[in-house]
Amino acid sequence: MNKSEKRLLNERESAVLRALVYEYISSGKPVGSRSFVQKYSFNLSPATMRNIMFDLEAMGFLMQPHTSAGRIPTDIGYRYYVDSLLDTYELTIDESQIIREDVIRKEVHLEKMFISIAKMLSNVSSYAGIVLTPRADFTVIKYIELVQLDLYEILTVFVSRTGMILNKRVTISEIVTQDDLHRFSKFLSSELSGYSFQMIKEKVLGDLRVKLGNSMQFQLAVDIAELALNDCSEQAIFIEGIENVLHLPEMLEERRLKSFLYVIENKPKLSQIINKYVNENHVNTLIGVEIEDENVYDCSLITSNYSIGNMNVGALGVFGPTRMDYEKAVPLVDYTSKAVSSLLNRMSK
Amino acid sequence: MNKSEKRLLNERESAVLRALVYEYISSGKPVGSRSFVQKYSFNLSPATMRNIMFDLEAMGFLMQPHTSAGRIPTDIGYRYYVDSLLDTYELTIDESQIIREDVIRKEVHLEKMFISIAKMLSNVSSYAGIVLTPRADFTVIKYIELVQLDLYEILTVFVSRTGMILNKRVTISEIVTQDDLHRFSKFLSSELSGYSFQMIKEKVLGDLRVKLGNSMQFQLAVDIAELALNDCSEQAIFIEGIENVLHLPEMLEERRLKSFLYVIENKPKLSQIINKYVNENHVNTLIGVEIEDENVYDCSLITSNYSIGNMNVGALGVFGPTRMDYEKAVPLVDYTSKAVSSLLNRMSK
DNA sequence: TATTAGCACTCAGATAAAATGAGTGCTAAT
DNA sequence: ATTAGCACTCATTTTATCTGAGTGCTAATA
Repeated sequence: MNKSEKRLLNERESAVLRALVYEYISSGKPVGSRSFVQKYSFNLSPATMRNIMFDLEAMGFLMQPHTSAGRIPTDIGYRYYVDSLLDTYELTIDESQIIREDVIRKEVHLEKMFISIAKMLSNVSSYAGIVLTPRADFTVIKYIELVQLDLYEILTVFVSRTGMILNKRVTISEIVTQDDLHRFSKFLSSELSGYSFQMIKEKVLGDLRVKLGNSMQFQLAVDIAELALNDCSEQAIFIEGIENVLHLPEMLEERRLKSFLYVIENKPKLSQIINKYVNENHVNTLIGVEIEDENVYDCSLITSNYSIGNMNVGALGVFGPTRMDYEKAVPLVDYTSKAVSSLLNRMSK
Repeated sequence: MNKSEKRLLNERESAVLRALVYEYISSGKPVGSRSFVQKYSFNLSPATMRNIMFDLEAMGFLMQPHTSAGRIPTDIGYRYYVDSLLDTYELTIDESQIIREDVIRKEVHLEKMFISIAKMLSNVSSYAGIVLTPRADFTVIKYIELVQLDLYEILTVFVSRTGMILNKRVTISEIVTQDDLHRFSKFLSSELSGYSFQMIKEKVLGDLRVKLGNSMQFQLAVDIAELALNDCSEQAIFIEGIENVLHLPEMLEERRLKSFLYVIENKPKLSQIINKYVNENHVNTLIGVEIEDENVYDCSLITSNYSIGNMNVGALGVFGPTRMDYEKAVPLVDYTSKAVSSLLNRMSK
């Protein structure tokens, strides 16, 4: 048989790959044949294990840092592990307890809740925790209020069904009084409430203009709403617990540290990467090169979208080295995103 | 003469200390006598230099990492350097240009401005940049608006003279309509505008209650204002550019890294440290042990308050290792805080 | 045919010894 | 007061050696 040809692994090879990834994740050191067969009670001689490892290496799942070193998983190896070999890890009672409490306790103030969820993700996983707040586009408006800041400056306050508050300043060219603004607020609230930002931008405002015809009274109100909505899709990103990753021994390597900091410093880039997968409805793992950025080296990103209704509005996850405890991180991210979804849905009823 | 007695340094000793601190700041390596006398053209033999260094060490300004190593400044040495020996460094045209542009350009949105100032401080100094936003206590209110979030939940929006916006949620026990809230907003705005949070808390609200007597109409409005003002002194802190410090060679030392991250992770603690010096009207340098936290090791913090009127309302600065370019960092922080003060004063006219 | 024992070989990492060099303090002469 | 000279110190660098866990390959075995 041509060993370098990619094929599904047989049972024994699978078992070896699984155990090897597991061992490497916990020890961080290349895995050699002798100690490995012992520790994991394979009923095999080291020699046979070497043969198996050789095959796995030929197929691209393993590599050696140097000749005469043990093997470590390649990105492809991790990928296969995550896709095909991952045991379903049950979060411990404590862990799911922590998650639930963390999500529920901070319900009062959504922004703080997101930060604390990022912290929780980091604490439980011991990697960096990431939360992307809901994109405004799919946020459903409950209430709008306009506040005068200055002669030509107005603050628009959007209150979403979920209780998020979004401030946006707009500059207009006419002078209005706060009384006008109060009337506008009432008008806009009654007309726009129940619609998402996106729907309003795409349709509702247009309809409204038609309906108003050439009655001038509320034209300015519509203008203001339009201005405010224009660039309102900004999504905040919270990253917490980077110190967890900085303390890892592999971070002593210049290259890895650089790579990690590069991602952490480039928040917009990171949002962008995460948002590529906005339509996925399950946990998304990006392993090493799959992050598709030449500056990123040896990092993995695990994310999952959370949703309101059947709309994915935001995402959360963890970020760390490729040598990551996927077995734990994946269900953590999964569970958390579901908890957040369910909370948001309850709130937006 | 008793060498270990502290006394003012003579001219030559001063020159040596100044040059030595300067040399150590740039090289990061203990400074020895031979190369030092050459490089800085002291007309002295290395032996004499050693004598001088010995004296400076006896007086506590220098220390040796180990016998037979060169000298490095102690915290006390840095302190003396900063207090007495610092040349007035003129920011370059470019640098002050950057500062001014950075402060002015973002004027539109104060929160973003503060973040970008923190970034700028970091870029120019190459340490971490810190900004503490204005304390609400001394912020003068221009306008108040109340928005209904839920049956018993109200969002209060304070607009300050400087254009800062402060959101605060309060929970009340009576049901009110948005129309009520509009009337309340008008009432509160006219009664409270022009006063600072502190004045309102301490006096204005009380006076107002007296004035209202047992007219019930606006009692609830006053209640809401009181609730909102209650815990409204929170001051946001922005830290940017920590990667600049993480990349420094000394951060390879576990202990220093830990210490640095400890401060960065403890934002409330950091605010607290900075706020200890809220009454200072000049640049404040905290060197090493002066930070007075057992967990902080080998770090320096340079801050300066910025003010509105003659009230210090917030602070900004840089944070890095004790081996810091004080000569540049001090005027940078100074200049920036003045620029921010002047901007805020212009805005609050 | 799959497994294993045996063996020669590799190589990172640890340990030890030696050489280097930039530094010191001290003393005596200037 | 300054300096030359000298013996001494010690982190760092260099070099050599050793060790141990690893490998691949081959031939014997089940």
